[in-house]
Amino acid sequence: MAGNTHKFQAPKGTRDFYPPAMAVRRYIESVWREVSINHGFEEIDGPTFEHLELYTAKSGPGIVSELFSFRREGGDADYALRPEFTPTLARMYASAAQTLPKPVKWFCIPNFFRAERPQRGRLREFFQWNADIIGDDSPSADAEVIAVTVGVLEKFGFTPDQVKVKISHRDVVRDLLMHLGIKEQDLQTTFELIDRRDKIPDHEFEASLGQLGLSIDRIYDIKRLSGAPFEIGEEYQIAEYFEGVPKSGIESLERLGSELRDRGLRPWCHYNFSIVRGLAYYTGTVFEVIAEGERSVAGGGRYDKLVELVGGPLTPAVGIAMGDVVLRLILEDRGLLGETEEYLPRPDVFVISALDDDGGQMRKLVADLRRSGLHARHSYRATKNVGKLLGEAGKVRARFAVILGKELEDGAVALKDLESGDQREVKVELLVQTLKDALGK
RNA sequence: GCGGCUGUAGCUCAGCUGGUUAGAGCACCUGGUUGUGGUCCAGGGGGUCGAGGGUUCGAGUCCCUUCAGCCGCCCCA
Repeated sequence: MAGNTHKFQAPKGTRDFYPPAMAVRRYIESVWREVSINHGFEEIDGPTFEHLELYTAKSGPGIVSELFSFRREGGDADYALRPEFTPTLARMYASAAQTLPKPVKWFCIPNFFRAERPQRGRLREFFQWNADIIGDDSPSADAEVIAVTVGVLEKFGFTPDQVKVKISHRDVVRDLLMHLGIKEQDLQTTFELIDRRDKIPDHEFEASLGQLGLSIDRIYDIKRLSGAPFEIGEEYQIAEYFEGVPKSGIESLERLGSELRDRGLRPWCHYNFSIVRGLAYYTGTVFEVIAEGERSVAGGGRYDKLVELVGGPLTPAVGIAMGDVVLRLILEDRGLLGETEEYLPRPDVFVISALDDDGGQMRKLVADLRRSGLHARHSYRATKNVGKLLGEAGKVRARFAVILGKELEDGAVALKDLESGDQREVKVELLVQTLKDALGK
């Protein structure tokens, strides 16, 4: 055993999940799943790898260097481990579009792979919750996706002062920028500039805008636009501030704002036009979940062209994705994760034999308990020391202990409540029912 | 792809300017003998000091390479 321990290491950027870590992972997944289902989403999944072209079709050839791609020995098809779910989702929807109701609300919790250098909040394999509504182009669908996201955040125990949903809208930003004098061919550059606003010095930001031919006043307007957030429900302020801007974008924001207010989401949300994520394919509303000092926890938006891009009918869609890596960091930082052991399943009953030879009774009893649906364990240690065995029962956080001893001659066992310490004798044939009653099962 | 820091038992670390068979706490296992718990006592297993090479009489301790981790840059679907 010694010596070969270091022969193989887990690949860079991957994680091993030992029981406590796995229990935490299941907890996170259970929150995602439960809230998704409560909001009317149905769970799906797709293949772990797809044809490489599915990803290059959406993101361009540059994406390949970020993918784990491969070709079979002797084969001629290129594949890639999935780096995200949306292409698979679009493909799945496109190939079944005729038979699917509108809209469909789907969620999934797959693992993804990206060939990037690991750093804080980023690994090469991670888990990510996705929730999408396909076939509904109304602001209501956008709001519903934001609602399920906030539902997840609340379920994890976050409060609106800890995490925020930043909302933007491509059309609004485009209209505002063009209204402020940005030429259409400079839009992309300006988007990227706004996206990098926090990373570059103020004078550099201003200088770059100046190079696009903007006056000092207009540069100030754009700084205002990409700076402080706007409240939900105060869209008129935006319209007033940028007087003369086309109405259509603002109106769609107003409808979204109204939908968010109806759902009681206002404390969690605000407009922030510095969010410019996913320019490549987002078409309307875009949003990000942000916690102070961390990279974004979740992001999403409307992508009305994607299903068509993979060969389906023109179909509106909106979705969100939340990865587990940044989420864990924030949960830990906010003290919302307990000790990992607390997430391990607690045994209902721990069976102890104090007899030198119980004639197989302990094994039979454990088997009966398990057959009746209870989580039953016993020790693998040789000792008959009841104290030590009870210690083990306590360590695995069992709720009850059953002790086989001399009372077995009368067909009874000792049943001890490990939390209260109360103990009583119970006839063996009544044990299962007694335990079930006590456990409320 | 680029840069900085780090790498000693399962975990957290100690090991002074290179010098006898590499340590502690926690965890784990066994026992404290004939039935009551996370305490206590005693004992035990486990490390070729990330790996490879070099300098040296001698390296965990110095140098090079490599792998991995952390933190940034690029990128971020």
